[in-house]
Amino acid sequence: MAKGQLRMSSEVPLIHIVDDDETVRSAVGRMMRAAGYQVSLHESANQLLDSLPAPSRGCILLDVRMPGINGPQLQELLDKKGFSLPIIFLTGHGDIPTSVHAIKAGAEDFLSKPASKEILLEAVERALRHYDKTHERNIRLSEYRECYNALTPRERQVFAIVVRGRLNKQIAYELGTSERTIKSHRHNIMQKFKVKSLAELVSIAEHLGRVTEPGSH
Amino acid sequence: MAKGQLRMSSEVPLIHIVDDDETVRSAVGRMMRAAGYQVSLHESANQLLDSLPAPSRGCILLDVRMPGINGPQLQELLDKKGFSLPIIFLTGHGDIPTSVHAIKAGAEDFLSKPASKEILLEAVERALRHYDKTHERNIRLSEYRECYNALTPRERQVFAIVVRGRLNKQIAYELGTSERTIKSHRHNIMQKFKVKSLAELVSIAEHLGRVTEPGSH
DNA sequence: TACAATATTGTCCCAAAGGGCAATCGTCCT
DNA sequence: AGGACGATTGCCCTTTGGGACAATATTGTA
Repeated sequence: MAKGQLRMSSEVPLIHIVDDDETVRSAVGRMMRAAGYQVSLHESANQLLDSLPAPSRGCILLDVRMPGINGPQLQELLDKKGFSLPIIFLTGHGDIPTSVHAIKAGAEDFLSKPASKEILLEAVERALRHYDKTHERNIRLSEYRECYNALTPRERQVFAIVVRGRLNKQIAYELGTSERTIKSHRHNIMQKFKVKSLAELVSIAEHLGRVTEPGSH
Repeated sequence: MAKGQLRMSSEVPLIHIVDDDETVRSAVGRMMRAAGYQVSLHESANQLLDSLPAPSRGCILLDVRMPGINGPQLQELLDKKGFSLPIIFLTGHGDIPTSVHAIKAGAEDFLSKPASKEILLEAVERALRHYDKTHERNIRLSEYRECYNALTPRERQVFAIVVRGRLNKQIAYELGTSERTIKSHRHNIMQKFKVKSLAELVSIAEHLGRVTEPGSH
């Protein structure tokens, strides 16, 4: 009866556990369920990749050493696919270089097995907080990219110059066309991005820039 | 005679070495000098803090365990001071949690002693590349902050609203004053930031925002 | 070939921003 | 008391931007 839907960020988080050791999977799975989380078990990286879940609120508990694709490799693959759930590494025989690399690559944490219930749950909570913090931003960002992709080549040129604060007449000169034309493009750009002010457009450009340009770290 | 000055980014980098163990200091120092770097030795975190060098191109090779202020603590202090040279940790008895924490806090690398010459030099080169990548940005950022600090309280209020794309009349209404007044503030703001267009102002605000707001990682 | 998308430009009008000149008012410090 | 600084406001004029209405040219594709 109670069909009242909770807000996205209040839904029961889904914890993905990827580990080739059945003992670990079920033990960690139990721990997570006991803490009130939903759990999805995978015995290999490929199994997770095959059933790529819609990235709902949650995180991934990922073993480092596994047959086939290992943890860090999976991390890289998911990153390339733009699939961004926080990753917490769990490892039995971790070394410092591996942990350093994983964190640099954006992992949320890097824990040694066996990890105490407290440490594990704390890490998961941190990961969920991180998810909440970045989720909205990621949504917006992909929306912006969509809008940008809807621009025509000419509009992109104008866009790039507009957001640097040039006057219409200056842009017209740079592109070898008339001021009136720039006005027209500008109008279309504003419509496609669904904004009403230059300020909003510049803000979007800054966010897009950070993604388009190299060196986010 | 050859008074030809090299560009900033081409000057001989300065490597700061902070380690309480004299043996390590001199060994690493020799290694760095042999590689053509300038070296500055410090036997404690406090000694570095006292002689806070102008942050020229270089990096810090930092021991984790030291009497007094230890490595990670120094890292945090320098960060708070806004002193940003890339930090490479060197440790004899490092553990994974410490390395994870250091990297999350922005360390460039975390190496175990003794580190081979190759590994150390590679890390230093990476750190210098990182320095080059972020240096320009940091300079600009601190300039922006200076400008912002020069704003009066009222101007800051106006600034915050202007860069969200509001019209002068809207801002006037929000602040319970007249449009003409906002124009005046706006004029002063543009002058203090030395910009000629709203777009530039918004861009600056975005950069400042990322610093002012919590959660840069 | 005809339609659709893109790029271009014109005219007219109004709203908004920028800037000059000048003045008032309150607070804080010397 | 006088001065510095910040906040406020008015008037006036110019430059820009935004939008309506309308039209032409080019190009790729159905």
